[in-house]
Amino acid sequence: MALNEQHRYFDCSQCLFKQLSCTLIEDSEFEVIRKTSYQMKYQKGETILKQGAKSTGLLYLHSGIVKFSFKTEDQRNIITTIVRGPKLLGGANLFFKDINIFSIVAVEDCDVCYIDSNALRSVALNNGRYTLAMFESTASMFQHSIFNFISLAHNHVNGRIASILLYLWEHVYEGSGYDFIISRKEIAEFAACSHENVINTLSKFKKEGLIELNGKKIEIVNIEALKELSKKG
Amino acid sequence: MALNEQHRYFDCSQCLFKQLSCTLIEDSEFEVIRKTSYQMKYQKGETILKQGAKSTGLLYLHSGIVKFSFKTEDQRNIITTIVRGPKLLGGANLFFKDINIFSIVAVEDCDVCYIDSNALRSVALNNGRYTLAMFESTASMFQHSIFNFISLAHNHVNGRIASILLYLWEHVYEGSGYDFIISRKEIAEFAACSHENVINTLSKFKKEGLIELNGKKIEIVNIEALKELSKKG
DNA sequence: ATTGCACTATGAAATGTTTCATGTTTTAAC
DNA sequence: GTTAAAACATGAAACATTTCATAGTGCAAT
Repeated sequence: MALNEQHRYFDCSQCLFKQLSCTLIEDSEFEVIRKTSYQMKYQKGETILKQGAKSTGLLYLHSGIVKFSFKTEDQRNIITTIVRGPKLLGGANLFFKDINIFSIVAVEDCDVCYIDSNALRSVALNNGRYTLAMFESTASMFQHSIFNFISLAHNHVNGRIASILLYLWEHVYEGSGYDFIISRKEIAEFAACSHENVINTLSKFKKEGLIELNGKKIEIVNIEALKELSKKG
Repeated sequence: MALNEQHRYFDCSQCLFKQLSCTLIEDSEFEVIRKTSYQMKYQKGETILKQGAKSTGLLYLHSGIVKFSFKTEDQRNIITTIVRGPKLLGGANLFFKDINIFSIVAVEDCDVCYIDSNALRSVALNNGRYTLAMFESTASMFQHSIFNFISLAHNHVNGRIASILLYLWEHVYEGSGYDFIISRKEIAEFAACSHENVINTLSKFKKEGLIELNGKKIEIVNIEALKELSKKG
């Protein structure tokens, strides 16, 4: 048994990435990818991939929540997006590039699988349909990011924070089993404003009955009003 | 001769897209794509693709300059990027989607070629290498956009306008044969600020010796100082 | 229990940005 | 040439945001 066949935390036959892949490629082709992959577990706060480090492949996030984090030259932290598994990470932001342009940090405990890009590439070269499917999945993530950034760039803080609360609730926390808990500092790094402004804005939203703050947990009370805010700026 | 074989403004044998494609696919395969394509000329100011309209393919911009423009629900115009030919447009922002999410408007006179996505797709399905090459090209455009948006979302107006001037100069106007002429209103829609703020900022940059304004033409005087500004915000 | 640390919170001052009012210049059309 | 429309420009007032100072809270390590 090869070294990388050891220490499998989770069962590859149940993997969604395998199931998705194998509607487009043969099981034998997927085996090429699986053999070179290896599994890891990360705890809340741990860095899974580091910005600037050499990238040898891409990442399948089985479960958990991660943030994409970017550090500017003057040491400011910027969160570009937050996603929850199961999801294939890489694609347009990391795929086929030598250097990671973002760090990926666990926001909740994560199960991940590292996929060697050479193995994936060798399969993709022989299968246009598979490559096309990954292309389309990447294009869809790209569109999502674009609209996220348009909201950030062209709205005021109220609208930006409303957008982020909605995004996090609808696409990350709702139905995930995790409580909707995220620090003001992280919202600030996501929304491109000071953490004081986040605190003020959340307090204001609470006074206006848009959200409820229970301990560290955020609850959306009036989702329609938040949507209005996120549109109008 | 088929209808779409008529009215060829420019010679397909000289087309860069063909030359690039044919290093990866057979000339006969490219002929499938060429046969379904048709050429158009657009003048400054004309809309080439309209946001919300049905998308039947993608666009090869032979020459000229275009802006990607997005209209929000409350009728604000936002420019997401400005590019010059030759460049394949579509990819992650339009490719394989039914509806155009942006308008594409000619900023200078343009020669374009409409490429039918079904034809391209049929070739791509049989050729993983070709699909992969387009994937990589799209991923690269995506990265560029992301950094553009990070600058917009996380910097102040000085830094944003400095970034935009640098981007436009280095990637669009420099060596293009076009004068670096763009209205304050367009910079404002690109930089996500009021046109008054653009006017003030450009005047300030001029006073500080960063740029020179000759008639409508913008000249970069101190590119290093602009780069500092774009980094520090 | 105490200490240190990170997060939350608030108000005031300083700064940055938009909006509004107004006027000038440029451009295109007749 | 005259005129109308668009773009450019400027200053002041209104508004939004950050920065700074200060302090309470919860949590983990000792």
